Parts: sequence; structure tokens; C-alpha cells
Amino acid sequence: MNNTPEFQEGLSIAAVERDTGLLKDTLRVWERRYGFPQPLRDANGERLYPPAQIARLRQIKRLMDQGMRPGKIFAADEATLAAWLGKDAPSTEPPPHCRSMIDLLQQQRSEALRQSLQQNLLKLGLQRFVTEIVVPLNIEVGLAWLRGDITVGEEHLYSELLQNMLRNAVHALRNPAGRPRILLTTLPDELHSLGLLMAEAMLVPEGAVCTSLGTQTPLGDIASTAMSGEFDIVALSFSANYPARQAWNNLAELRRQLPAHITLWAGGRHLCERAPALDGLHYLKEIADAVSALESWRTQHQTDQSS
Amino acid sequence: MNNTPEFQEGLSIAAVERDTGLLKDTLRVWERRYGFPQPLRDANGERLYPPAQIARLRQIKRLMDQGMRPGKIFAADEATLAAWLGKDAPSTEPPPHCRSMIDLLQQQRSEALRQSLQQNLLKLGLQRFVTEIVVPLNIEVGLAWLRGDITVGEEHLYSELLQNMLRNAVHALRNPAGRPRILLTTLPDELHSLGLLMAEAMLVPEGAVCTSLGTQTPLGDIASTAMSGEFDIVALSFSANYPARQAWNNLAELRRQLPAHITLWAGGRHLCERAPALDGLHYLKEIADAVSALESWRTQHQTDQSS
DNA sequence: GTCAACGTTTTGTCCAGGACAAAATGAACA
DNA sequence: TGTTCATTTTGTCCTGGACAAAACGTTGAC
Repeated sequence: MNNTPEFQEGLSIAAVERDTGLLKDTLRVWERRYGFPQPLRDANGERLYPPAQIARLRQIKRLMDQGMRPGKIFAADEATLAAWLGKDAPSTEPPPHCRSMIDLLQQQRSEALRQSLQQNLLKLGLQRFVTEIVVPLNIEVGLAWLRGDITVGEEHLYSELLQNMLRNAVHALRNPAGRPRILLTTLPDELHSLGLLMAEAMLVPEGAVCTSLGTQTPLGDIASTAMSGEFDIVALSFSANYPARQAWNNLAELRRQLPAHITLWAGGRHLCERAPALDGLHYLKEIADAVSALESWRTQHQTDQSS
Repeated sequence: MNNTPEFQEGLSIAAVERDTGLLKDTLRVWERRYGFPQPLRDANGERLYPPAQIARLRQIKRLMDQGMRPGKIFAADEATLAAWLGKDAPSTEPPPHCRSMIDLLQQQRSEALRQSLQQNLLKLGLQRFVTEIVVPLNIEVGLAWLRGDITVGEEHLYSELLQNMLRNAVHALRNPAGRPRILLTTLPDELHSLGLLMAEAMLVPEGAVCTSLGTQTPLGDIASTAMSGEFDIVALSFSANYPARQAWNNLAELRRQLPAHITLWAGGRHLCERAPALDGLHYLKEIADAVSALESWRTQHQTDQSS
């Protein structure tokens, strides 16, 4: 009945469910079948998960979202697991700007961080700001959070700051009568809203008209809004912790519900490998691909461009 | 394993949990103890909740969030229950602007809606726009959603539109070196972000410096951010479906963690009745109270005003 | 070599019914 | 009127079993 039983020993099963996104039932059945996690018990006989096990659970969740199955993960030894985790991370060195900005974030010097970002935005322009600053910074912040180097509060601070900057920049460039008309949103269970704003920031300078529905729009509502709003493109954003399989299923279903003349975009690096191909469905591996996808849409719809 | 088992007969227990916010365990134990809800069973023996029962569960949840206990609710007959529900709703007539704006929303004419809102914003100024337009409109949209008159997609559209407008307006008035410094956020399990923006829109024109952490910040992070960021006030926003008791507990805990010189504000109409009084904790019944609370803070801290 | 069909294994979610501590209530008393 | 204590209410956790959907691996056909 208490909902903040966060003693130093560890977290309750409910807290772990909130933290990792793994259902209580799943946590219990893993313990039974694979012997992990193996939480302590409090005086009352209830599970108490030590921070170390929670950290590992987060890693496991991450691997599973990439399509890996628990059987393999639990069978693997320490080294293999670390290898899998490192496989997609070290592709890029942590850029120089990032380090100093993350320092500012950790010191909670939000005003200084804002100025640093603003300076970069003005220097580089919106699109390069997104690809060269925001994207690597997002990755670093995500890694730092995974390591426990920054708190949830600091991550919120970062997210709000960036959201304000991007919204303002996009708003200034808004042009209500252009083409194509793009509807942006995420599926249910996907809370990450920054991806949407970043996409908007890439597309609006190209003259596209973007309307965002924010996060977690039910499938049926996406389809009906796209049709009644006379949109040309529906763009969905997926963060790295959205289960790939679930994404493909939902995309197929949405593709079925949409008329053929509306194109569907799915943004998310981890969706692209072994993704089922569908007519009128394009996967965007990186945020920059949004621009090239827009260009290719325009060449395919040259007749309508005038309006 | 399928996550959209939404057949016409009814919803699975997992879907009901998502929809109502009542835990699976709670739903099952209510069925055992009180005989309600009494879901159908599918071919597999699993619970299947008909829409009517889900609607009633929503009502029950609403009453419980106001502090009522299940024993009373389940004992009450149809009429008494309806009386309890109607008690707080009809206080205000639906204002004239609202009707036409909701029409625009239902027709998905987002650009027209934006212009209408923008016009009112410029005519009334930010603060009056919030109190006279946004507040009643929010209520109407909420009621329309409860009645099923507007879809989730339309509600998202509305929320995004307003968010953009308010963020831009607030951004334009920003003054990084003022007093007091106010930290805005919501507790975990509270997703409603519009309340925060509305508060910001009321406070920033008065010269306060607002920093928002967005929604769902853990208690400990609120306290540590407030202290390291040298804030004077922590302001929390609660929507009508946040359990009052849980709010009071968390507020007491947070008050304990914060040093005495940081004031704590809690916004939310339903929190004010029978609320436990605490030193340095102020309840704001309406959004407009933020301004008067700010004034009273200033009179109490006249010495510091200069910086 | 690619693809389809099919049996096997894995895996997440649900179920029943018991238990218990925290919260809320009401009674007794100062 | 307010405080203390016993009683009831209520949400959450527990164990261990069950099963369908999904994923996998094999086989065979082209």
C-alpha cells in the first residue's frame, strides 16, 4: 500500500516494474525459470531487488527490445552479454561538445546549458543543429542514464530544454500552406516525444507542413486523422526501447488501414534490420533520412507540387 | 501475448488496467469480494470486460480519487452513485467560445482552431487567455472525451496545439534573472502536462523564473533539483484523476525532504477539501491562485526582491 | 538457394485463492 | 474537543499451475 518503499536495500517488485517496464508476472516467472533475477526478501517475505540486479534487468530489456530472446540472453555469460550490448554503441566517438554539455547538465546549470545549445543552434542552423548536436547528445544522455551517471530529474531537465528550443524554432518556420502534409506521432507504449520534434525540425525547413499528435495515439485514430486531415504522409517515431516485433505488427496493421495514396514512414534505427518490406512503407534509419525521403516523395508526386 | 485483443465483446484484464488505471490484482479481488465487476469469460477462460462495466469502473475510479472508499461505493445503489458523480460537474455553464472551438476540433480543422485560439490570445493577453479560454476549454474537452464525443486523436491534436502556443508565448516573456525561481513538475503517475504550462503562463508574466521538469519526476529528484538549482518554490500540478490520498502522502514526504526556506505549492482543485495543513505547503485551488500565491510570497520575502 | 509447411520449444500472461500490513474507521476515554 | 486503541477494510504480494501465441528449426519442393 505504500508506493515509495524505496529503502536503500532495493526496490519492491512494483517499483521495478515501473522502472524497467517488465511486468510483475514476467519478473516472477523469470526468477522461477532462469534463476534470475534473484531478489532479496524483506521482513515480510516480499521481493526486494538490489540496484545491481535492476541495472542488469535494464540491459536485458534493451537486448530484448532489439529482438533477442531471453533464452539466449540468460544462457550467455558475462562477456558475451557485454559484447552484445557494446555492439551498437561505440559506432561514434563521444563528440567534444557533448562532454561539456553533459557536464553542465550534471551540475544542473540549466541556464548555461541553454545558452550553449542556443549558440550552436544559431551557428549551425536548425537541421545541422539536430543532426550534429542533438542526436549525439541524445545518445550520450541515454548512455549516461543507463550507467546511472545522471538522474531522472536531470534527464527531464534536458528533455524540457530541448523541447522548448525545438518547438520555438519550428514554430518560427511554420508555413501552413505547403506540401506535403505530414502527420507525426508515436504508437501507444511509446512515450518518447523528442524524436517527433527532431523530425519536425528536419522537415519544416524543407517546406513540409507538419502536424504532431504527440505520443501514444491509438492506431485507429492515426488512420482516421490522417484521412480526414488530408495528409500525404504519416510518420511514426520509435525509440530504441520499443519492441521491434510489436512495431512491425502495428505498422502492417496501420498500412492496411491507410489508403494507398498516403505514405507511411517509420523512424527508428533498430527497426531496419530484418524488417518486413511493405508497399508504401519506408523505414528511416537516421533522422537525416527524413530529408531524403521527403525529396523522393516530391519527385514521385511532381504533379501535385504546385498547390 | 497479443496486445490488441480488442474484440467487440470486451477488453482483456490487461487492457482494462491500462484504461482505468486499476491494477489487475485489484480488479480480481474486487470481483471476489464485492461481486463487481463480473466479466464474461472468453473461450480460454480469461476475463472479458464488457464496455458497460468498464465505463462504471471509470466512474468508480473517479470517486475513489476524490477520497471515497470502495465499501461505500459498492454498497450504494444506482441513484446515489449518480448523485455523487454529478455533485461537482455542473458548476459552470459551457461558455460560448468553447462550443465553436470544440466544433472545429471535431471537424479536425486544426488550422482554423489555431487561428481562433491565437486571436483570443492576442486579444486577451496571456493570463486572461489561460483563465478565460483555456481553463473552460479544457473542462469541455475533458467532458466531451468522457462522453465519447471526441476521439483520443482529436484530444491529442488539441493538446499539442495548445502546448505549442503556450510554450511560445512563455518563451517570449522569459527573463532568466528574476525572482522567485520556481520549479514546476508533476509526481510519478501524473501525466498531465498542460497544467504545468498553464501555471508557467500565469507566473512568467509576473516576472517569476520558471523551470519545468515535465511530468513524472521522482520525489527524490524533485528535492535534489530544487536544492541544487537554488529554487525558491516547488510547484506541483495534479489533475482530477490523481488519487488525493496519494498526493497528500507524497506532498508530506516531499515537504520533509525540502529545506524550510523552499515553499511548496500543490495545484489541484480536488486536493483542497480536507487537506492536511503543513507548514510551507500551500494548496492552489484554481490556476488563478498561482498569481496571488506569488504575491504573498513576495510580501513575505521583501528583503531578497532586489536580486 | 529460396520459400512454404509443419512439428517443437520457448515465453508472456492469466488464473485461483491465500496471506498480510497499512490505512481507515469507530469506540472508549480523558 | 481531541487522543488512544481495537477492529475492519482494502490494496498488493505470494505460490504454483496452465495455456495459447510466437519463435524456432527441420523438412521437403521448386
